[in-house]
Amino acid sequence: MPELPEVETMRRGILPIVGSRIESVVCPPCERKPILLSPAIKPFDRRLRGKQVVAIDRRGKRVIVEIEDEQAIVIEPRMTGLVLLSDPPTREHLRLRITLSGNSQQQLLFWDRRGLGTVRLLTKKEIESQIEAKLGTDALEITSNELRDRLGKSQRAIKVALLDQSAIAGVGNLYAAELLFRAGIDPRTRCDRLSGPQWKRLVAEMQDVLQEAIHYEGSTLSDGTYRNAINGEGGYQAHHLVYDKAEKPCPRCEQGTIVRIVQAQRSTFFCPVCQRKRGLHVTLESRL
DNA sequence: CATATGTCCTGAGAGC
DNA sequence: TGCTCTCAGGACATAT
Repeated sequence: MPELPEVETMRRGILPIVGSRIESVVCPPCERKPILLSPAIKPFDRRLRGKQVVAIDRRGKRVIVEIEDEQAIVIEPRMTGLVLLSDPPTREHLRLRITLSGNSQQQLLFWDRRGLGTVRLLTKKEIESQIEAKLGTDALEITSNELRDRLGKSQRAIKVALLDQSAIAGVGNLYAAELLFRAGIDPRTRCDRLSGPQWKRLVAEMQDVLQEAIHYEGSTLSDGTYRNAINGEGGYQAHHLVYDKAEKPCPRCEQGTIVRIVQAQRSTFFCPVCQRKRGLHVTLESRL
């Protein structure tokens, strides 16, 4: 489930294609439903042939491959999508192959087991209206004041609100659980009940956990799906504190047990003892 | 407007 | 062993 750290790892992994030119774009014969591609493969290919890759960016959980002439390929991996430079995990789920010419023969692949991901070719203007305008500030850039301005009056649970990409872009289910645990905040707490110091702590822990996860190249969960651009596993799963740890003892307070609850049809993991609605911030830190 | 729910998709794992 | 069923959760469409 690529979230910000995994998508940032993809971005960094495909930086070597900057400067290369696109030779062709094809949808490999795929027995499954064709990937959600826009526009269709023919105009997609025609508009890109001969064009140079000028930069690789990221916005929230999207990879943006900037192409000369004010175009960009926007890739949304969603649940199981991968952006690869080397051979994909399986042949049958390969959805798009972009052949590049440069000093060395290169290719950029989009592979997606479940096929929920999307690849779109947009102009700079379309990016402005369809991406920039719809997404909130990137989670690595946002300040606690801005997040509080955006969510502070919401009655939603903080865990649910953090997944709202129009408020803040990049946080998904896994890192929401991890950051709230670190911040000592009960995921069920309504946004409008969070104090100033709690917003501050939340954003600090969020950026900390995201940076740390980027350092380890993201999390490859037990299903093994997520890979970096050269098909290598991430390493951050070894550092998860609460995600998918139901019934396990709390790694911090020792009296608590991690529980799993469901919020907005998604699993939430937390420690009911040290993530209490009221405070405890100081005690928590001393135990870490 | 804010918030909640249904939908897409595949493969792993449970239960019989 | 092999079948059916449920579940996982990204983002968006639709409903309340």
